[in-house]
Amino acid sequence: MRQNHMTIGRLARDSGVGVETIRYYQRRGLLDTPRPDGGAYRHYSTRHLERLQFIKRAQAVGFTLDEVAGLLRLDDLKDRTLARSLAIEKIADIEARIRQLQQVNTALRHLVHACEHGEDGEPCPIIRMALPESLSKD
Amino acid sequence: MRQNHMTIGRLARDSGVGVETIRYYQRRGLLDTPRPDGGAYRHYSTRHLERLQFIKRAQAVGFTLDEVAGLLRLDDLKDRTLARSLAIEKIADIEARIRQLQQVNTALRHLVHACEHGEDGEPCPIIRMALPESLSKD
DNA sequence: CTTGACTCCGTACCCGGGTACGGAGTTTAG
DNA sequence: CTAAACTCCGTACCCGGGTACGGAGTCAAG
Repeated sequence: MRQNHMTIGRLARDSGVGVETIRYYQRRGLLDTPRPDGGAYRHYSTRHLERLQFIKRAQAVGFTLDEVAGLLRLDDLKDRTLARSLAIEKIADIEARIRQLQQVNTALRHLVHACEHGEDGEPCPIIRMALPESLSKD
Repeated sequence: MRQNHMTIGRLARDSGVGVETIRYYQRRGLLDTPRPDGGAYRHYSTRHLERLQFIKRAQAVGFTLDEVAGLLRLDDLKDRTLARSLAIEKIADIEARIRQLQQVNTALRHLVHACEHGEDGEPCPIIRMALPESLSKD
């Protein structure tokens, strides 16, 4: 059954984030603050829970809170066309991040390999010459 | 010719980090602070330059400054095995991140597709159901 | 030998992303 | 009806990773 009148504490437990963090997201505009209907406490719905879960996943893959806010705004937008083009931009971002991570990954694998096959006396190449130029991108 | 008596400013320019950042790394124990030999200014060598380059690259692949400090200490200890296992851990991290990003990417693509083919009145599904459960791994 | 760029050092501040604190009011179980 | 547990809200603080500021001393070119 839908828990459509959770208190903030319940929402926090169910979503795995702290109460203070929820309030913080509310201040950041990532989650709305429902007005209390009836009593003095606010009630949260599964919508809020889903949103929190989305925030956590998006963060886990490296979006900043501002970016997450942007993604969430897409949803609130009635303008499907705009939402779609923003989403497409995000897809491009993500693909770029993936490519960067893949380069880094390849470089680290090379280093581990070099370290394993080096002479035992010498300094480990992981540190000495560290990572190939392919990485020094800035 | 080896620039074995660079001033901090030179070192900063050559390494591409700010003077203040170098001093910050010194305070963090990532880089030693040579005593001034002769004059009142400290002189830096290519060793320092290499260390800075290493720090930057290590950061770029996702090591924190504390982890970098750890790697540098390992180097001083010649512990190849441990250095290697830290690197291997990082590889696993990176691969996990790549997989997550790919899932998010796929999900966003699906949503864009759904958005394109949905009814014009309804809310865009981009956030509604957001990302597949396959993502909620924590 | 002056002038301008640089160094040294301490301290303070910035941003992102929270976490903690504390007093007052609210709910609910016993 | 009371006590425990919770909510609300504001404000302050924390950490990582720097960045900025400012006064005093130093170096080197002209």
